[in-house]
Amino acid sequence: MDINGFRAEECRTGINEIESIIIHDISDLSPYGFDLKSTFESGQAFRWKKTGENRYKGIVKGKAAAVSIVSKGNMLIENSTAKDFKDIWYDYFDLGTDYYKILKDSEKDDFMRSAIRFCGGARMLVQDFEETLFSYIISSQNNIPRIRGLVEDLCMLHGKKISGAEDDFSGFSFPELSELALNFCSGDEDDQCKCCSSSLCGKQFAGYRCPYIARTAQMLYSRKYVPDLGKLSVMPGDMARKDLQKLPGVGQKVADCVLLYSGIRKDICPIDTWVARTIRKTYLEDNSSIREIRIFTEDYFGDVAGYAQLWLFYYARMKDLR
DNA sequence: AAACAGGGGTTAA
DNA sequence: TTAACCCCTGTT
Repeated sequence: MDINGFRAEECRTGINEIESIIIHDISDLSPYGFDLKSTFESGQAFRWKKTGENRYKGIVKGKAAAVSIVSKGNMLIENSTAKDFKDIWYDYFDLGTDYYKILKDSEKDDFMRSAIRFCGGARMLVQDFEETLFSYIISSQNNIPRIRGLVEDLCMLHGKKISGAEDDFSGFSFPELSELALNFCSGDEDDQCKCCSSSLCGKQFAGYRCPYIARTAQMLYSRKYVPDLGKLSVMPGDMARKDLQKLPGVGQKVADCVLLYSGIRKDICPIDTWVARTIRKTYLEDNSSIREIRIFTEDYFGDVAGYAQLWLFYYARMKDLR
């Protein structure tokens, strides 16, 4: 069958004959193929777990699935139907985007050519706005393993249990906004936790970020702040960033990550310590300010600044370029 | 073993 | 521009 231009084939996998789908020739999307490791371990998403050679399990939009690259560059998505591919995975994996041009536009110098040679197969995931927002509020002053743990804890505490066709595909969805707005224990108040008795709750959970999570959820849920994703995607980058920064716990860097990783725009380059260090060393001066770095990256990489950041960051981090 | 540093950051002064 | 913030982890 054909789905959005992809040759697809439904099948059954595992001893439990789970409904799955194979997408053919997924590697032809880009000269660097579709690399799962750099896609899922580059720090853009926090809920994918490696379960084998070239196989990752994750939960997206309440759907638990396993993704792997099988023979000849085909992609297998276990526990997903053709409809799931069309409704969820096609957009999530940015499959409508032509990476040939983006990669070419990003190969501006020797450094970027090296980065792309290393991880040009990483795709920019298009993630849920709220999940991205809360995940990156949690991310501040934390390393990736810890962010992953905290996001998972948040899902276990406040998400819905997914009882998949099989235990292999069960877990917890990312929490609803209402749940976070009404029942999330911020650790702010003196009284005991109202939502659960877990030791993961309140102060034991994400520390000073807890009140940020609670207050941001409440601002969104009460519609005191209503993000207009369409407008954010077309207004000048500085304005979009400033707008999201109205939410507690959302500063410049978190705002940029949300804009980029939830697919609102691709011309934004979040500047974390790794990107800052790398840009200073490669293109600017040791004492260049964050502001100077941001102006440089957005000017130098232009419309593809977000993709350039994805590849540059993962390359710098894996090669430990300091 | 107990102290210490620092983490992909935000906020308030 | 600078320090405090909550908690965890890895290091002396």
